[in-house]
Amino acid sequence: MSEAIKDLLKKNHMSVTDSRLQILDMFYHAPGALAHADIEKKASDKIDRVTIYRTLQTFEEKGIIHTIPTADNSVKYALCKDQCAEGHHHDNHVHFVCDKCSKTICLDDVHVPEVKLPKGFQPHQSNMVVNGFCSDCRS
Amino acid sequence: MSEAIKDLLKKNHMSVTDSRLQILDMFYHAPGALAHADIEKKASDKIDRVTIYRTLQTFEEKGIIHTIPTADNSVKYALCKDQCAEGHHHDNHVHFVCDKCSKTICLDDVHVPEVKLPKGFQPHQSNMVVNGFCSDCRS
DNA sequence: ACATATTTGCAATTGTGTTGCAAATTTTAT
DNA sequence: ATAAAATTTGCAACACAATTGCAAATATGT
Ligand SMILES: [Mn+2]
Ligand SMILES: [Mn+2]
Ligand SMILES: [Zn+2]
Ligand SMILES: [Zn+2]
Repeated sequence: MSEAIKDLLKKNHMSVTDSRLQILDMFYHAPGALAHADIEKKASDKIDRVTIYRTLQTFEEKGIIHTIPTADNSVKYALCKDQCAEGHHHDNHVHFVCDKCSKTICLDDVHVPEVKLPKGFQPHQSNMVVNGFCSDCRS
Repeated sequence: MSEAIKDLLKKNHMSVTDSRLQILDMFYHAPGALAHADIEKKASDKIDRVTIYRTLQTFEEKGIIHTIPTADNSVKYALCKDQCAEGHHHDNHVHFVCDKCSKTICLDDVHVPEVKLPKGFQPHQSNMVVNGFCSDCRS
């Protein structure tokens, strides 16, 4: 359990607990985004479902992880790479969901393009999700 | 209860029932997308929860309505304007969600832009949702 | 090491969506 | 118009996800 993870918690003024270390560690080693269920399964020493919910919520508020709005309305979470801060996310990248392996990936380098909206609409934030086959799954 | 609505059901080889007429009528007169709960509330003669679920599912399969993937992972539905057919949707437009009144609107004329994906990713479908203030709500 | 603050786990509760089945309604055939 | 067949509806039961209150456990600051 890396020291860097512990520091990240401290930097964000959070108590350092086993659950938080374990969950944060999962995110750092996961190949893609994680759902609540993924975390529940992977946890070695069992973490209570409720604790997982609360931990994810806290991480999200602190700007450590962000939610990914998938087309099938399942909730997934991934690490924020950018300068997200408490209460202010800046994850303006495209997300990719594989239709075969259903891995969900942050395309950190692909920015969500601007679109010209009809008169009167005032945009604040844009989300874009692309479905298809990931590099592992395309035939 | 318009005759046109009745015809739409017939054209899609569906039995004409009160629930379906009523729900379809709601969509035609709604200012934006509807959630399951909206329909349940608005229904004058009460329609059973289950019937609403099943009706929405059928309409979606028939290509009459499409789901909208919002950032808060709630499910909303709106009429398909284009040539959507049974099992094949072609709603490639941007959706707008107002952060103030939370009205959800199909921007039928705003196409989802293409993005260049990293090597190996094979896109099938893209979704884009823009949050902000709608024309009624911006100050 | 102790007092204080925070987090955790459990039980209970709420919310959302699904399924099986009998009754009601709609469609089709007579 | 009537009757038979096909479809849809409503209810009850269920499954699963998520939230809340609260006491016990753990972490933090001195
Ligand atoms: Mn992301
Ligand atoms: Mn739409
Ligand atoms: Zn894949
Ligand atoms: Zn608005």
